[in-house]
Amino acid sequence: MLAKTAGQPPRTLAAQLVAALPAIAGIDKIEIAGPGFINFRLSAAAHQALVAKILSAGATFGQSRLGAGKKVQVEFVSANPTGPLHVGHGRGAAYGAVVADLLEAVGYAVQREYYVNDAGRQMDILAVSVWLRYLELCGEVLPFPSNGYRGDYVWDIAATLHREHGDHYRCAAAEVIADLPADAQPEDPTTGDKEAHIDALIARSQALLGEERYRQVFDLGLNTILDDIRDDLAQFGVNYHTWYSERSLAQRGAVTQAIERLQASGAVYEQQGAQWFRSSDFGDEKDRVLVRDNGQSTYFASDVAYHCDKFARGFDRVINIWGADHHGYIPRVKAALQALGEDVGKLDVLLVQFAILYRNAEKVQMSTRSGEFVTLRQLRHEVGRDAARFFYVMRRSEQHLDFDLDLAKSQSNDNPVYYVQYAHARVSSVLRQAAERGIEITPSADSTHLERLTQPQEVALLKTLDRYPEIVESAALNAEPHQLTHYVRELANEFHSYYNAHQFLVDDQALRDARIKLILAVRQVLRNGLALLGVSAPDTM
RNA sequence: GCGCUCGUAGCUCAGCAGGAUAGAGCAACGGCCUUCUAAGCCGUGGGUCGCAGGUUCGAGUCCUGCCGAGCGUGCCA
Repeated sequence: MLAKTAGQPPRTLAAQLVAALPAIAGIDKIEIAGPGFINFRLSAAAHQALVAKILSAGATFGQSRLGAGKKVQVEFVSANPTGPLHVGHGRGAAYGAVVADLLEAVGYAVQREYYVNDAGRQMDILAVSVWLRYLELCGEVLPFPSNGYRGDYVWDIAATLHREHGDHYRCAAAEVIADLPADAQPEDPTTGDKEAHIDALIARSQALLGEERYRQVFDLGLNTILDDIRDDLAQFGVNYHTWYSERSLAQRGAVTQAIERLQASGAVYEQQGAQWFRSSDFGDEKDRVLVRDNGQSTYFASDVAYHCDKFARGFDRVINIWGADHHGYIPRVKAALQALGEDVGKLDVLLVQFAILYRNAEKVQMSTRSGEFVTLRQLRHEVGRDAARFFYVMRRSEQHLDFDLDLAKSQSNDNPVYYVQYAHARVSSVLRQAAERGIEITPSADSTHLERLTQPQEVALLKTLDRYPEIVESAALNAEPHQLTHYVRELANEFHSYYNAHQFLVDDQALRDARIKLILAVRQVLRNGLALLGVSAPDTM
């Protein structure tokens, strides 16, 4: 690297550098290789001392203060509460959770947040869907809008409403459907306008039910689904500090305020009755609507308000984890923040590509509108939490993920989750075996006897263990959990090789102690790594 | 059309703030259980890093063009 500035061939330069270096403790020898690489060979003692360090650090080994306590917010999943989470959301959940945990491990003060889109048209459509199903349960006969939510969960919510409140929300079908613009028919979409139809249906529902009853139906749908999402994520090992309500934003005038701030900055103009934000002045492809001509503010307006609020809360960094299908949305959000004079550099939007499920080597077809999709809950029940968490973050997040259900379920060496967990369980098994044989184990966290670790497998393990903290650091800073999954697999692999090559419970007590300490260190690092990944580390399998 | 992402072994993927003979798992083939769980290990074969240029002492990694795949491109969220 220096060769250019020094104006000398790399090898010559390397030789000069090496000659100028003083002796360093812990370094055995320094040699020049290839086109000018300087290799520092660590002394065996330096590696061996690591085992003692890992054992005394325990669960904290691998952590650092790199983040210096800076406040970081990680917002992830944030799926609309219009239905249960599906497998696509699952990847964002697993990815976000690990990124947050990694950042925490390297010393950031992390705040995990779920943005709840509890306002807006999609939620109204849900409310209407619930109400229509309820009316059907009441015995009314009426068509279901092509744009409505058709999942079974809608029936469930409607059933609750019917069970607990009887006919309290009932209206005659004729009143509901009178004079509505035609819905689009599935066979021929040109027969009507499904958007106009559903909008009219929403307005009709609100008119017939009145504000209070409409709100009750709406909230029942919202809360039922939100509870389900909360419960689902908790069981997936994904927990939040804050569930941030979009509705609360509007209620306290934050949306209006954000629009006013943009107006004050001169980046807003009116055209055909709508308020437009001049985002193209800030690198976006085109300008965006903040307030529609019907007076309703857009989702984008809420999002500007939400991001203003994030910045006002004083985070040093704000991380959004979005589905890759939203990537076109990034420029306009950044544009708004820029127009408002915020430091856009604080915001990172990380994208997660969809996961494609495979069963029997065939793609599992999914379609949201028909309500036919595999839910996260179904996936968890099918393959288990550990496999789901591990598989989701096994690949780079911006890479499409082929999720092989059969592999995730298989209890074989093909399955990387079991492979790593098995290594952990094997260490525990050795300890149990020792206890059975009456071998006393003194897991002192010092370096006694560690000089006996000289086998190739032992040296390899020591080197790999040594890399753990930098892997955690790199995975955290680059938001790349897959680095960790690769690492734990490699560590497990080296342990299995060691296991097959050498006995640990040997008669030579000093050697035995040294080996036990080493495998205890391996177990500790596996445990720490798996913990960061949200995967359990079982003692038996 | 434009924008973003991606193209590495038969398959799934690492490697990408440029650096040593390009790695892993699966699949294929051949071995290893009287010994701490064989959910394991050891070995063999397998690659013009999409194509073409460029920058550089050096390119899978950076730049440009092309080809191919996905996504986005609403007064939807």
